[in-house]
Amino acid sequence: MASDHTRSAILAAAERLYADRGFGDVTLRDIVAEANVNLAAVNYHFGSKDELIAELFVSRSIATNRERLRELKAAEEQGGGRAPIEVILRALVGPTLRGCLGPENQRSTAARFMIRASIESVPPIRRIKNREIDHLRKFAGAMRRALPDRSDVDIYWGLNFALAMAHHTIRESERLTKLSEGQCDLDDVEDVVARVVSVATMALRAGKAEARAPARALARDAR
Amino acid sequence: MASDHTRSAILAAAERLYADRGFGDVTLRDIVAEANVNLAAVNYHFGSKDELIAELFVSRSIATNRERLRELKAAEEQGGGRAPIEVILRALVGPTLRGCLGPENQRSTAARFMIRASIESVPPIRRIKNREIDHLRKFAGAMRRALPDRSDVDIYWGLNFALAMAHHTIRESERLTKLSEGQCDLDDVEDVVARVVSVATMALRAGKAEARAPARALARDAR
DNA sequence: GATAGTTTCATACAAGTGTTTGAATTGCAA
DNA sequence: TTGCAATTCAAACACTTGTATGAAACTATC
Repeated sequence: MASDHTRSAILAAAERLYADRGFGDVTLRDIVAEANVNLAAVNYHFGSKDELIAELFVSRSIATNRERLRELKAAEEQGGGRAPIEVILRALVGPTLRGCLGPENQRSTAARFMIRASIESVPPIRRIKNREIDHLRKFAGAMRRALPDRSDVDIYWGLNFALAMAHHTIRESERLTKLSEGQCDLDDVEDVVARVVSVATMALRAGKAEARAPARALARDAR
Repeated sequence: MASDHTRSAILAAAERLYADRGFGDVTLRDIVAEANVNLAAVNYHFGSKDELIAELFVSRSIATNRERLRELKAAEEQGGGRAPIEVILRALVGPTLRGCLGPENQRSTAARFMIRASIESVPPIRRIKNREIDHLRKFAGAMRRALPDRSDVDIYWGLNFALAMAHHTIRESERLTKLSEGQCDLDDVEDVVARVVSVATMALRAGKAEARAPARALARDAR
């Protein structure tokens, strides 16, 4: 076991390369070159390339989930077991947005790696990813307590849309900057968080009937 | 030129395979096997694998954009050059959602291919994708006309969130079904469209100050 | 029906992939 | 120091990838 230097050098190099270039075009030879270790070290320490990726993803997703739950729990304890919906949503999308947006040099490699993982869906990760369901269910539970008059279906849709806005904004941040000719400031992370939380809150709070029926009627007219 | 049978067989097979399994693990040999043509036919008819992918993407994205613009134009003409925001949003997200959700057998291969393309971001497609900006700008223009009191920044954010909800819902439809234990019905496409349009409309209509400031204050308390 | 141009085909090629091997080196305990 | 296990290393392996080749088959024109 000794120093573990090689092992952690591989993990760090792999995470950095995957974060920067995606899983598609990073080879084991790229990784070992970046880590300054021998090619065979990967298979010696991890068994296979897929197991390396899986280990990377598992450890990082545990960390992210812990961070989100920490914020959620703190808020719920303060509110006597019930937190306002805005704070719950902020605990859900805040950590990821903060990690993946903002000035280039402030982005953590870990978060950028996780985004890649959520985008590219490579086999070893897909196999693991189902565990995230349990994690999301905890947030669904908190949201239900915050909005006891909303149906389960509405809760799940709100959760879905909150994650949608956060992840999509991260993934397409470059395009949004270009589209808006720089007017949308993706480096102002707290503004982005506030926007996402605000819209998701409205989505969850709005009554179903009054918000949706008109849209449907209008659309029928336009066909 | 003659029958073009081989050429279109390749296109059809490639589109189907890419839609089903993604770009990552579909080889030229898979494609020619599916199309029942010779391996060399791809390079003969398209020049290279990347050019095949590019041609596929270009033709499909032209078709999708045309469909969206058709709906938009129809609505604007009916409204005398100004369509309600709900209808604009519906024209933006409707075609894609309708193509990619709904009962398995009703999903068009073309749309599923486009989703893959929007997710996996393979080099030949990334090179082309910037053209989509111009297309989205047309929608931004229509939205500005529908909501003249909103700032450009808010318009772009609304556009971004609408696309976010649509694309994410498609990408993660399976997870949402599992998370909600089947309570969220992803096969009811018009309901999904209505939900996305409704939330995006609220996001665009809501005043900035009153909707976001409270969320920020609450979050500060919870830290 | 011969000819020229197009399309198909089996096959080979060069490059790159993850993985394995077995010998060399290292670090540590007896 | 000696011995032994853990680790590193260069090299090779087996396989897959996209692409290229040149002959064969086809098609249409004269």
